[in-house]
Amino acid sequence: MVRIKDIATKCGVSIASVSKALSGNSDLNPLTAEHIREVAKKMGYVPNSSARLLKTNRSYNIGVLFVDDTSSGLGHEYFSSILNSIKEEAESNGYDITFISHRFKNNSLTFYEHAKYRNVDGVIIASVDFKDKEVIELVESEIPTVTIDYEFNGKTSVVSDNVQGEADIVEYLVKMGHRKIAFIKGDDTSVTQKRLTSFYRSCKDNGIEVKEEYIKDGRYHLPNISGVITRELLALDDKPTVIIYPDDYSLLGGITEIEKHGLKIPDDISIVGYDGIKLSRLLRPIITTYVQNSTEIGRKSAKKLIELIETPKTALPETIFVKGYLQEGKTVKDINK
Amino acid sequence: MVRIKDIATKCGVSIASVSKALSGNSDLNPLTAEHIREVAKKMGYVPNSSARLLKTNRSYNIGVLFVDDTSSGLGHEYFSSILNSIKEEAESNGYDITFISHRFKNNSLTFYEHAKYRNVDGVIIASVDFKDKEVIELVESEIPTVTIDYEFNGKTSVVSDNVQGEADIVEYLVKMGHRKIAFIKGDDTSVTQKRLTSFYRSCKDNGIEVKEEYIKDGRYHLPNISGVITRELLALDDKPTVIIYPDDYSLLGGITEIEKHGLKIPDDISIVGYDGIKLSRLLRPIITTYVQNSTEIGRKSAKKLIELIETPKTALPETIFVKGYLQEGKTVKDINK
DNA sequence: CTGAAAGCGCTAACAT
DNA sequence: ATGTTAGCGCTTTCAG
Repeated sequence: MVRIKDIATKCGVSIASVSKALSGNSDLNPLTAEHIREVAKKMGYVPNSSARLLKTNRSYNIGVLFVDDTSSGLGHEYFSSILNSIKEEAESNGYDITFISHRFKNNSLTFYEHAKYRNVDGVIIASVDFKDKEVIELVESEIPTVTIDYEFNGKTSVVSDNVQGEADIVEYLVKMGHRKIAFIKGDDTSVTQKRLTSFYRSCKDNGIEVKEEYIKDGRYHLPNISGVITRELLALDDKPTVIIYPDDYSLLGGITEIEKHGLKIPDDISIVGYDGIKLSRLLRPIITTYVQNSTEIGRKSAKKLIELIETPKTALPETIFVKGYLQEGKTVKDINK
Repeated sequence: MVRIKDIATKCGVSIASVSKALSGNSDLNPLTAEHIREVAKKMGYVPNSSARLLKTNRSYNIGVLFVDDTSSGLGHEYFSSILNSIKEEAESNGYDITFISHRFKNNSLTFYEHAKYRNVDGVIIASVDFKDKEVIELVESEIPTVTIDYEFNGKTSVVSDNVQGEADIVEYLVKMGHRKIAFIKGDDTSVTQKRLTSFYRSCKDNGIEVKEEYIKDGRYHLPNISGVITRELLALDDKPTVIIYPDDYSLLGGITEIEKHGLKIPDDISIVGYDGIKLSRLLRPIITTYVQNSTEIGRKSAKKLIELIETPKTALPETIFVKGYLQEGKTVKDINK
């Protein structure tokens, strides 16, 4: 390993001068500096981030907190896509990404402790139980954080605009002549709450009375559950003309069930998803769904966190809404005619 | 921030004693040690991994190298699943995960330099161009590495058993009475090479003469490309009875095209995928595909890398094959009858 | 313009 | 059983 000291010896200067030459921002003789840099390069010098951190208290490392639960976290296209864009944005700003988690070996650390242990400059939190004590501890700590799809009072967050999204869906359905709209909820989270509230409000705005039997408790990402609920909805005397699923993935369970009943989509019943997974455009019929802009969500989160880290004075906590758009597929029938 | 020194002061002992008490493996008075540990806990002490690293040269941090190319890397279910299991296995052994990449801000580092800069104890390499100079530099460096789905001579790798996989597919197709088998290649990589070679060999073993017009250059993960190729195959005078696609995702492009021709799967033509994405079980018909054991691949990679790191003397370089299995869906017709 | 020196938080060899 | 001390590689003040 080549150290600054080695370069200093080779160049016959002090280690301080080498450090200055390498960082660039000092009043060294430009020629000396250039020479030092050349030698450093020739010797294959790579700085040691840990040693640097010890002095500067900056790691240029961002922690990312995802749960590892089955079917959530990285298994979810929405989140793996967010992670990917966080990574890209961070890297292009000179930051690396380290996962924050509980750790098991000997000492298990809380999320906050883990973040301190790794000296991350900040943490992006996504896809976790936001009521978790440890998550709250982390958010309320001195470490800058950005939460995704959940707002903590006075903290920074980036959220997919679920209110607008659900409203857009209802608006579209109404335009297509639907008034019997079933809504399958996802797990009980704030995202689900927002979508549901927006659903109710949009229905009201359009003079639609929501039948309680059309509102069902479902789960995200579990096609089988959606299948069962779909069966219940199809068994109603007064069937809905359209079913809104909590996500595209669980919608697939609905399709299977609907086809089992010998019904045609969208002729016999219409369906709508949420997320806009890549597959929604590949399947036939193309799925009508609300496409969340996961790339933008990841990018904004990283950007905002870095701002929080680098200019804490001027960066004010805020909630950033990221809009998506309705993908008009072929799974909703126009029943006006 | 609470430092060892603070605890020492509080307890009226030396910092050495605190360090010893915390690490446990030393001949301290058990009572003193216990007391120190209690105080440390009460004070909210969290060790500083960077300071520790500086002394010990161990970071307990594993680098993971994925390319960021569109449609590859994390966007690929196969790889995000591998990443997830790497993460789990690593964490349960007390290691964290940091992404290795080029970095852009000021100084761009090679992969090897980046790994050194972050002091990772080892690197897992997946989904990259293995001919890349930088990748080779990293693999041939002093840093322990495990490559996924690519073997470097004398190095450790974990590979999905593509030879067996393709052979299993052919075997199954033959059993189902197929002899006109089309094969769409993925991008030109060693994985593709292995599958193709295995395909030829298996056909030969079964007395099947492979028509060159049945072998097509395709791409991984690009349904449109598969669609175009499917059209070409369907236009042949002597059509194949079954098409093997490079992956499940690109197979979907094939389905779309086939349906456009008014053909039924599997009655008019059979299709087979590769990967076994979750969706392959959700769609109707269920896709016949070779399911790669991505979880096991990730787990084994991490396990093996940690072995390489912790017991370099006894860990010998090897290629670990991970088998998958054929998922018999409903997209292959039995044409024996 | 350059260098000496202190010290970030920790471990471990070596004293006591 | 406990403490002293050196030093990991680096940055940064301060002195020259």
